[in-house]
Amino acid sequence: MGKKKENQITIFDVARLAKVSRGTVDRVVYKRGRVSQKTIEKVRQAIAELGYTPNPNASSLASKREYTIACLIPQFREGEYWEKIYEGFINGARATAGYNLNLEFKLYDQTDLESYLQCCERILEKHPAGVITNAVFKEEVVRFAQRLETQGIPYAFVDNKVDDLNYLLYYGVDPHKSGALGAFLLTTRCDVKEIALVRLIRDSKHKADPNAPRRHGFLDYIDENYPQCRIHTLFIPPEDPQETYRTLDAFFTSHPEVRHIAMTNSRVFLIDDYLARNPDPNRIVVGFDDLDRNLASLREGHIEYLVTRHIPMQSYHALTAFAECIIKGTAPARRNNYVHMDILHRRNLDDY
Amino acid sequence: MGKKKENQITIFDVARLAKVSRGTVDRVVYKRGRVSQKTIEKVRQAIAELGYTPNPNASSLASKREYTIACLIPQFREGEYWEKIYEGFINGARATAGYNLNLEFKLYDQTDLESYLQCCERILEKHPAGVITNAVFKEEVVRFAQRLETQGIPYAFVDNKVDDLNYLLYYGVDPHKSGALGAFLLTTRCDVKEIALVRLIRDSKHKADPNAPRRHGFLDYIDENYPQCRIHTLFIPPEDPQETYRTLDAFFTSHPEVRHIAMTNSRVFLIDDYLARNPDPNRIVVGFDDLDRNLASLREGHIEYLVTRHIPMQSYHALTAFAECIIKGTAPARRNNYVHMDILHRRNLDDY
DNA sequence: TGCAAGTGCGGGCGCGTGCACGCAAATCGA
DNA sequence: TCGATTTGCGTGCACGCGCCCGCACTTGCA
Repeated sequence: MGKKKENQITIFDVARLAKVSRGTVDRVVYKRGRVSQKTIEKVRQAIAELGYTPNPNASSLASKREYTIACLIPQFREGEYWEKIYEGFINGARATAGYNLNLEFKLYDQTDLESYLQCCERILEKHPAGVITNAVFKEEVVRFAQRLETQGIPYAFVDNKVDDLNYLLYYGVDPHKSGALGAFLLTTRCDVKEIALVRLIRDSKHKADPNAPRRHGFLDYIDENYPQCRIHTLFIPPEDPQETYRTLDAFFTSHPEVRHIAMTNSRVFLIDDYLARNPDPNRIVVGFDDLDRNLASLREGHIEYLVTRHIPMQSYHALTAFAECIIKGTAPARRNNYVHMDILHRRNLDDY
Repeated sequence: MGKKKENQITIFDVARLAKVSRGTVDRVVYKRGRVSQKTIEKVRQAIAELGYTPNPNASSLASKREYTIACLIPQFREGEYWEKIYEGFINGARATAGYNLNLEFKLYDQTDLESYLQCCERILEKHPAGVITNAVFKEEVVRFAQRLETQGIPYAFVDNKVDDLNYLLYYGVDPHKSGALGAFLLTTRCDVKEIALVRLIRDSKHKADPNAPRRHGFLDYIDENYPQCRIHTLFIPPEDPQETYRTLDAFFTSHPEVRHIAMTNSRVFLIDDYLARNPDPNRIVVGFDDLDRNLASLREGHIEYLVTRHIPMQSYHALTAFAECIIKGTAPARRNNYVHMDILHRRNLDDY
């Protein structure tokens, strides 16, 4: 428990070496202007020579500035996917306490284009320092992004992106790959002839289907490895458990030989009730995303595997990396960040 | 990019409410003594009422204190398990830059008790603020721990622990469970009759076998689920690739029906050469720990699954949690922290 | 009673940086 | 040439806290 102090190089050291005052160094570092070109060179030289980095503690202590970052994501209920994203943002903001981040959440209704557009307007009014969002309504996202660009507001994507845009960075998984992984786990070491793929009836006139890429990854894998395999697609209404039960029951009664079941959206918990009430040791079910209710289903043994990623990590990293870029005005270490896909099974679930 | 400042409650607010000076509050907070009991109560009350927490930035800016934490772990070569642990410590220290941590590494030779004892002595001489270590030589660890306790130096375990000791916290996986998970992955959806379990010839007179618990977890699972299964144990010399090759070759030539292979230590890469030169699409190999060379073997498809955890995370969390406890003098949120076991497969390897 | 030692407390300094203010020199327009 | 800008730069204050000095007051002991 010594008492020495590490040898921090301060702005004074730079100033002394460059033979200017620390105020000048500060102006150079933060590109505040009002410094002659010659002086800038001298200071840059000194900084490079000493390897100076501003002390983040002193920096954020002295700074009165507060950066507002708008988080534009779908609204959610307890236990849903976007709640985890939300938590990741909150934790990211806490971890970045050095910089005074101020998160401004705007939650839109995924089935209602109008609510999305309204949120966009609100954000533009606020002139935030940056925007983090996902991409459901592709065309509108593009338009929104263009308006942000004209205002010089940087933006980033989580979970989901639009490729051609000039976003600062992205965090998410490769949905195609994760779909393929799910298909692999469902079929590994079996000769699969039939699969039941359970999908949701979406009440959207708007036909945006955020899960399509993952489903395609799943189907492509099956197509490649089991070309003879027949896929039965069942549609269930997410809001109606009874109807869901009836649909599943009807199908499996008439197709008792189908033992492999997958859901490529995040709501495999919707069929948990059916699975629980109709146990079958030979059945194999694979789902996606570690929602609490999915985990419970996994724990009970109704589902065999869950393909997921640490959901809050995506938003956590997206926020912290984004904030750093904005504040320091630098480019991110990597622009497209694909996070690791976790394989979850009853046997490695306890400490997740 | 507003300019407001969040409403931080400062030590002044506490002082005002308690009707003392901030110096007094400081003495109460850091238990520096020289404060009457009455005043302590008043201040505590005020702190609780306002929910005051010292601003970590200002705190570490003002503090000249430097905490030395001794990290006592096995020495390692590039790419080995303990190198990852080392990296985790380094990153943890960086993340905790707020407090001025000073890591003091002592690396001992796992096969040489004497080197371990010497490291212990060196650490005791230095009077560090805390010690983080693993537990190979159980008895000596106990003795070392007792000496630390008499000196009032707190300690923590990573990877491995001795249960009955008074350690502050622990981070690691449950080796028995991870062994069982490996066995599950090796045998899932197969009717397994024979398994080759490859072990290392250890040149130790000292019979400490750090991998025993994991191996037992593996064997217990097999025993429970495939009581008829025969286990063939092969011993290979870790330092002699040629001899390793010959051993494996001899065995599999005379036992071509054995298709399931496992290594419960962290060096499955040692048999990669054999696997690569004798491809067999029906073979299934399971290993442990995400050493770079293991990952390479997984990527090539020689190994099917690797059971691991994010190794540097263990040491990262152990260090940051430990430091916080020491500096704030508080108890950890949880004492025994079991980290999540990752299932790694060629298909979810890319972004690990 | 006197004096030292101990106790309770206030206040000042410094940590490294952000930022506003202000002064001098340079530039400009007429 | 002279006032009015603009440009280039130095300085002071604030941020919240750790630490230490020292004052006033109490207690103990002879």
